[in-house]
Amino acid sequence: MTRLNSDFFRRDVLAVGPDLIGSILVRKWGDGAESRHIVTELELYRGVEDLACHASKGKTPRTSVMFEEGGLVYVYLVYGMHWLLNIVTGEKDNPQAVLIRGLHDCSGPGRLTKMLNIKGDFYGEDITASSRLWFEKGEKVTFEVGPRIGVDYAGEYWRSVPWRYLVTNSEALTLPRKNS
DNA sequence: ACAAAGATCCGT
DNA sequence: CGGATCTTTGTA
Repeated sequence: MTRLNSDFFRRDVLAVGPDLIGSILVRKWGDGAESRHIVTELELYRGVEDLACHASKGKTPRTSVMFEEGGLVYVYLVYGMHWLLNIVTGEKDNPQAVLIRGLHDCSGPGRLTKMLNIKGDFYGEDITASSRLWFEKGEKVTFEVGPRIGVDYAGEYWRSVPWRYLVTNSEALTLPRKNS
């Protein structure tokens, strides 16, 4: 297993995105058990100029972690009931993040956090050092790109930027076996 | 202090 | 297609 480290996440989100799709998200539970899930869908949010990015409204208590360096977890509650999981990328003071939208066995950003029991207590967690949540290098996958979901408020340009990555034929994916 | 809106999901 | 549900944020 190769755990993705801070050098990986401190790159520009446009470089991290294509490398993170197809990677393995690992959740370690309190009893020591681990569950592994292939990342099949994600979206990129990039900088204060990106009107779909929460950081475009400046640094607030909610978004402050996005202004830190890459590798930290940004979670927040939407619609009063769903926690969404993001990983901050890039350098400090250059707010960017990847939203995890789907796994091979669980589609939907709000559903997968429920399945993995990820809530507000993960805010600011260092994904490169955490003992309960991390990423590992995965197999190569092919993916399609398209506009991000649910950001119609962001204006003509930012709502149509193709920053949603979706694994092609993700139903056929299986977790890599040991020593493959 | 108040009102509005939201990177969603579920059932009809 | 509408309701759920509540935090965050802007405005006064």
